[in-house]
Amino acid sequence: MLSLRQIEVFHAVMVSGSVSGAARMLNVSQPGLSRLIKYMESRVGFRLFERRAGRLAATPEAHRLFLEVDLIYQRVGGLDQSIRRIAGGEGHELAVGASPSVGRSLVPRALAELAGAMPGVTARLEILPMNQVQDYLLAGATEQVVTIFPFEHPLVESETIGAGRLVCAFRRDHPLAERTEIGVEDIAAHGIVAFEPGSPHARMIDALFARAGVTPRIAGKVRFAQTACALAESGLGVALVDAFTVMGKAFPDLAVRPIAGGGLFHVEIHRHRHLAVSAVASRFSIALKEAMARAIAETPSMLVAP
Amino acid sequence: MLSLRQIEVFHAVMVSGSVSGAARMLNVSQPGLSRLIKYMESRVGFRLFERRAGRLAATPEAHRLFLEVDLIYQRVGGLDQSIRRIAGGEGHELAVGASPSVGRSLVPRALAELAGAMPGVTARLEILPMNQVQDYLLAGATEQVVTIFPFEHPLVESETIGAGRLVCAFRRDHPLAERTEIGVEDIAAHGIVAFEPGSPHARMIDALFARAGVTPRIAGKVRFAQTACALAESGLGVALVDAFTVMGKAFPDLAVRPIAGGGLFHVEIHRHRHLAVSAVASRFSIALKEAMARAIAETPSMLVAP
DNA sequence: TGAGGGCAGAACATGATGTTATGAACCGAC
DNA sequence: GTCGGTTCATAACATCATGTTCTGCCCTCA
Repeated sequence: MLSLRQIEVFHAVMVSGSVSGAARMLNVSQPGLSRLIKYMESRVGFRLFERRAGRLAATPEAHRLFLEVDLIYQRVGGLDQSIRRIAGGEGHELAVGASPSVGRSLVPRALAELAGAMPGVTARLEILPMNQVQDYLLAGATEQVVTIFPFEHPLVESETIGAGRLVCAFRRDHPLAERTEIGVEDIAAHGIVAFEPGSPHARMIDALFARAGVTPRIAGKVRFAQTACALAESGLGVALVDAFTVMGKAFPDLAVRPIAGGGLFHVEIHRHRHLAVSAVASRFSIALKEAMARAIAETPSMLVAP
Repeated sequence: MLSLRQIEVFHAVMVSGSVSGAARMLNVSQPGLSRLIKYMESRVGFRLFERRAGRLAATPEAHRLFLEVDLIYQRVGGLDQSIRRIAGGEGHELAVGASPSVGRSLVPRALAELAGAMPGVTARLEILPMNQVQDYLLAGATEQVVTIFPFEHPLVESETIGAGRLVCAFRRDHPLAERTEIGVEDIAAHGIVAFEPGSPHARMIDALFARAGVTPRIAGKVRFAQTACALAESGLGVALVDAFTVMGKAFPDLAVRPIAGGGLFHVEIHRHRHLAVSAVASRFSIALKEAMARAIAETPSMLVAP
């Protein structure tokens, strides 16, 4: 089998018309190429060049071979471009899954940051309900999934990148708005927006009140933290949600306060244990950690470093 | 630029799914491939594989690269086949020019021999009048031209591969048929078939009679030796031609005898000095020399080795 | 927990490729 | 014809990629 070097040198000799010319083209010395061509001729089994009138003359066989070699040479040249495009993430589709709260706050921020760093990347963001996380990860539909609840599976490996506290949110004209830190008893005095049983938020809130030995009044019941905040925004009561749901200016009419003794929602990145991560996905992890760090700097009372 | 070896190894690792498997496929040891892959990763600028669960897992980037690499790999594999085809002369068109007499005797025999040795070769035979030999050679229309007359040109190099004597041919019932060797005077007594002035045959015959101080009777006049023989065959007189024209069973009704003191027609192969000869053309030269040798063995009295 | 397989590092051998120095053949100019 | 310039080939040596063996670590699986 011919080596790429042989193909390259043969190509250069054919194009330049002489060994010396090829040596100049390739920035190497001439004797090496003479030897390589000679060796190549012994490999292919026929003469490629004849020394005529003090120069090289390509045989008709060499001309036929050149037609084939040129195609390979072009392709290999194109390969370099492909490598650059792949390295730059160009044309790469990064599929990220996320649970609703981080999927509307932290993850979009990280994706925006990533888009700036790697302009060729196309991002696809899937907001996943809890019960779909496993399917997406195991089927490889998304390279990674970001959640604020733990997820255990032998084929999934997880990394915690930070946490958000359990916070309560209510209208700015709510009586609790005067307090800076709020305890369980304060909340119990008002009606809360509860979650469907079994959801991470429900479990977190149940545990909170169970520890305090208090039973709150249920003013409303929802599936998503977003909806809970929407209810609170319309004055229905106090929403108890993770800090990510109310990050930034998502609900400008709500006042948000940490809950004393409230638990933590851990932000985790989950990946398939047996599938390699793309460079783009690695870059996304970094961006996500940076977004987390910036968010902590903005509201240190609500968020916690890993 | 990636080397073909790197492409080959990467391909094998992707196909076999492990470095060890690739090493077995390529019949080399595993550590070398590990090192090569590592080096390759530093060249392309992104990770190709990750060690996961004790094995290698290809990154999405590696999968994208594989699509390109596979094409090159296939092409290079095809190159080997092309080389074999070119080496076998398959699809090669060998264009040979020849002056009329050898073009109807020696050259067809050589081409037939060549066709047996290199079945894929297509032969093209052009019978050339003297004044077209130069044009065909210099324009590269035929790689080589075989003549029985000398040809001088600074851009043409010639090789003599044998010679044929000047012979005379007449009907088997002709009075001369009793003689085994025939002299100039014998011929002059009968009418001869002459050639147009300036042709090699005319010059040769003129010189013959001039040396002997004899003027023959002209019974007919022709351009080609073939025509001269045709006249002789119909009883018009004695044809004086080169030995090649009457080789084999071309004119079964003619008796052929060498002429004492007759000159030699030298068979020469002419090639462009600056164009390389194909392997097929080289093989043809050999076949032509063999055909010449066989012809000498058949009729040693008429033909001469170089 | 131990056996087996797969990967990676170290140390060394070898072959491909590159270098310089030199000579032979050829061309074109004089 | 001779001379200078160009081209290719060879020799001797340097260097780097590639291959080898030995070994250790890590993972999986029974």
